[in-house]
Amino acid sequence: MSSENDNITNLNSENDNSPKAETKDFIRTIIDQHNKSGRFDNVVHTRFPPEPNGYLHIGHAKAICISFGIAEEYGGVTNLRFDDTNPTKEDTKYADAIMEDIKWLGFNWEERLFHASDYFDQLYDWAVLLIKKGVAFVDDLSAEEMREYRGTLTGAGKESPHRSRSVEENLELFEKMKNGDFPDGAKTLRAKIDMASGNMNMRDPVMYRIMRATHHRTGDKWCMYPTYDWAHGQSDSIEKITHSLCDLSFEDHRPLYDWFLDQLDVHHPQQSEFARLNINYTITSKRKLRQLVEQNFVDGWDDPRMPTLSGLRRRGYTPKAVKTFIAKLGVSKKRDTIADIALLEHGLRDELNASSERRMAVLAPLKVVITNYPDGQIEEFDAVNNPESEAAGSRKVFFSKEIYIEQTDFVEVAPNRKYFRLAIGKEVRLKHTYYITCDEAIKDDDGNIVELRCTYDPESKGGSTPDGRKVRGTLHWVSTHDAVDAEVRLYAHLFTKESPDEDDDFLEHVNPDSLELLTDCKVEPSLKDLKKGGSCQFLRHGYFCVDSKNSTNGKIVFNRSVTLKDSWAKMKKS
RNA sequence: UGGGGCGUCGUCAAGCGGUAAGACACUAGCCUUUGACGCUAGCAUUCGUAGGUUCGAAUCCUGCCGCCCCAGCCA
Repeated sequence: MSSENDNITNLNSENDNSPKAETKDFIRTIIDQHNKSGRFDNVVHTRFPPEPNGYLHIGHAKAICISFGIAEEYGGVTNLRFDDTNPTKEDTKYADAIMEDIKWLGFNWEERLFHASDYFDQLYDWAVLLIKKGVAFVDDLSAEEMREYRGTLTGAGKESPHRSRSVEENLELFEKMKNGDFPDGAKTLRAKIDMASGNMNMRDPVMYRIMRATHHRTGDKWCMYPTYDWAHGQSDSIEKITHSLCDLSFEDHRPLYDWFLDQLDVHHPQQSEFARLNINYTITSKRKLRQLVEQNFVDGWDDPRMPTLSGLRRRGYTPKAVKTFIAKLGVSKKRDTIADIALLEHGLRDELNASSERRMAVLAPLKVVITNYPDGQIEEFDAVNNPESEAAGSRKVFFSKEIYIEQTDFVEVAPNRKYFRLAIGKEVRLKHTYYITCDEAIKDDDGNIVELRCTYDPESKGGSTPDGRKVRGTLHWVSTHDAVDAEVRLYAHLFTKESPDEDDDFLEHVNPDSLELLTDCKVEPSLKDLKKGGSCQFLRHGYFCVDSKNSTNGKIVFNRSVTLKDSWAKMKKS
């Protein structure tokens, strides 16, 4: 055989695979190894196991992208399983919201919707089996006592005095627990493992606790419920999951899950743990997000400032931008990393730049009268919808003698040669139409500028002149005769501190200026046609979407999804 | 005097014994009817640290140092 052929083969395969192969994260590397060894017959079957006790946030999106995304990549499937082992905290409404969010991200569990509660009977039988094997026992210790017996991080615990009950007695007691013969909290079923283990999870963990609560799915069938630790691994096993992907906090639990699975001698998934997602200037803690909602720092779980998926959706984020962001971050085991929210914003800008039509909107209007423009004349101009996409076509905009420009686009005296906007005696271009020069600023009694008097150059029609003179500044504008009133909400980071999460008083770092409400905005008439949730770029401002909740036929409300980059603002600062 | 993890640019992150990818951010400039977009250039002589092995180490060995998680009948 010629070595030349071999070389060609190798080169080709390198060209095909090397970019991906070089950047494979540790989870994909493990899966590759399994596929090589045939451990799971080349099957990749994952699951996403949320507890239906709150809304999904961007941290969950990472877990979703990993579990659903990796399975997809390897031609496998993913189950959605609600780990509903604590009825006091869970509710169907959360389950519904969770499903909506996963679908929004573009993932599909098809017919594989499961619940840990589907397995309560099986779990009970297995618990009986462990009792019979002599590796589980009914304990009478109270919660406080159990804590004392558990020992400390550095010192071994003590065995419960009830640990040596006979199998028969345990069986009888456990049956009574199920039948409701004991009050809440009176007894527990515990695994008999090792009270001296360095791993706290192995110090005779609780498998069942008595808790009279109506379960959102099983109703009042049970008065005791399995703990997460007892239910989770077995649920994965029952579903024949091959790769259980979860966050680092479950690393310590893996030995326990393995222990249960070994005792039961059932299918053994491979659990791999990755670092959770943290992002600066926000928080990804369900508990803390709930506080923001309950203490009215925000408008609800879907407030556009929230890092929840429903909040991001309402803010105008796209599933693609969220997924791209997560993919760019990668997967690792580094725990204390904090991703830069600028990367998330960049992804959105990047996508919307290519896809959003441009419109003109004046957020803080200043009236301009063009003194040499004929009274009552209305001129029609073509305005390109998206310079990045010819297919987006163009629309008509209508120019008149009176228009609005942005208050921030005018100063009486230009501060320096780098200033391109309007000032007295300065000429600027009005996007798509004419050059105007400011002659005079009209002020009210308090000295506030209330109106500008300008003249236009008829030669500049369309935005350039025969003499070819350079006009650096281009302003957006809206004509007073057809301007549409709108409310615009500008959002900034929810927190003023990069890592608000690092201390307990995170509420002190809530940004008081995270929402700026502008109620007197004037926008292009074509904006009336934008549907709820629809996005566009406001020229020179950023990307905005029509608020899906508070917009009405009479009043359009826009949410700023993300600003445009602003090198002028940066220049002014320095 | 416990157990489990992690330490590569401001941030995230490749690299797996052959002489530090990429992205974001940042800086400088070009372009521009969005001070947007785009383009060009710059941005870790060094991989927590100290030794050792080697012709050669971020990659192997040893010792230190630092950070994080675990003591719910939460998940």
